[in-house]
Amino acid sequence: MEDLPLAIEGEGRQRILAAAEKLFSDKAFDAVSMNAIAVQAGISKANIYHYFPNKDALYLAVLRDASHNLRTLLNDAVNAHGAVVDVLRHFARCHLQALLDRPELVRLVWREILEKGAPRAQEFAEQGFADVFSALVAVLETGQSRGELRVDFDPALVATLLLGANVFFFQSRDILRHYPPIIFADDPAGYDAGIVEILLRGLIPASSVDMASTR
Amino acid sequence: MEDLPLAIEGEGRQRILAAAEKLFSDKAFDAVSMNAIAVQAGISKANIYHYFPNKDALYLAVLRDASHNLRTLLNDAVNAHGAVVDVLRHFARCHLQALLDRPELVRLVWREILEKGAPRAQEFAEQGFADVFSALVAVLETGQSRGELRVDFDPALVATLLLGANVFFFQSRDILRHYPPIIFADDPAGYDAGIVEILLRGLIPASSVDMASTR
DNA sequence: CCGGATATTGACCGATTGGTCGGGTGTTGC
DNA sequence: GCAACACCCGACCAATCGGTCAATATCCGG
Repeated sequence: MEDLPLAIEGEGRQRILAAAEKLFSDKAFDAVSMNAIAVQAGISKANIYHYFPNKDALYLAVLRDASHNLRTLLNDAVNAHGAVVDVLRHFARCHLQALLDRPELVRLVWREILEKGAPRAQEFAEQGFADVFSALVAVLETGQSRGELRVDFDPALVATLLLGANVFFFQSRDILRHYPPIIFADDPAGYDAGIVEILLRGLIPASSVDMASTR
Repeated sequence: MEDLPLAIEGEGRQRILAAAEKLFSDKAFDAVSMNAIAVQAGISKANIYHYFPNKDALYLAVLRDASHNLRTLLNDAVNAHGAVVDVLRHFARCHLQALLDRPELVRLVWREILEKGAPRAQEFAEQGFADVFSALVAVLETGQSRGELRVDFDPALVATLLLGANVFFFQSRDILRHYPPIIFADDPAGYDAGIVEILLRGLIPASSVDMASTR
């Protein structure tokens, strides 16, 4: 019988991975049963064990996959050129958009980071982290060496600030949404634009900043 | 027998709650068995059901407790007076310190926020959120009305930025630690000082800021 | 010293868990 | 035409899960 003439490749394996990714991104490791994965994938539970030796291995494969995809996704967001401030704007925008585009991946990887008991695959998560982090730091250093940015701040600190703003926005979006004075919960582009603007110009009025020189 | 002459109050219940809090803060709901909680509390599993009708109720009680404690803990960090910029510095510092002082509470509540499948008690979490958020917004608005801060930015946005910076630091600390260019992973006070300084003064050199007036 | 409430327990329950096993389907190479 | 192979499944397993229950142990007011 050929009920569903789907893809030709290692099709079964991929189906399992997709099903597992979906379930694992919604609920924690122990909350997802092998049976549920089998049902979601439309196959028998025993069949999963034809492709993966045990549940941990399956979870690890899912995580490895997600981590890799997320990594390339985020790295793609970095590429830009022009004035450093524009690169910064573009970076923030694309980074956040990447997070919002694939929330399952982000949740999957981020849960792994937060979990204390079992560091199943923190290495993966940290890789992607280091990637995007160092890219951002490089941008900031360029800005400093070109004189477009102050030189008296730590680029790593600013990178943390910017990344944190995006991750926090991603995580708290639902909460932010029904908190009245917040108008940007559904406007990630506007959010990042505002964030970057504040970062660049600061909160203190220019008039009261101690200035050493004028243009 | 009086093996362990512990506290006198509703002592049994408290023991269970403490044990459950510890375990639930380390691992997810389904990963913590009632048996494990009983062992941790040094009592029998059946005894738990004398105080709590079922596992969900116990988890909810733990969460309610943690949420309440965290809430008051964070609210205490808000109280300060003086120049707005100083209040801001103090706020950031105390807020982060509060997070780091009771990591179990934070992890417990934050996991609840992130979990998609079962919004068991998002209300609790959101309460504490709104508290600290509105307090911070109030501070910023005061600063704006006093002329100490720019008026052309959204206070809610800055509040998100600052809170996000602290939460992100809390969450990613382990990763940040073994990433070479980061020197502030073990210096939360220095981190916040740097963050606030950047927020206040901005990244762009004062000389190239478009200034409307001089002091 | 007693009697009723409160604590506490071991033994037990049905359901579900991760995982195994033997045997069934194709399809492919010889 | 048949052996070898990857693929797939129903049935089964011991262990553990959340939860129940009847039976004790402990306490405290009269």
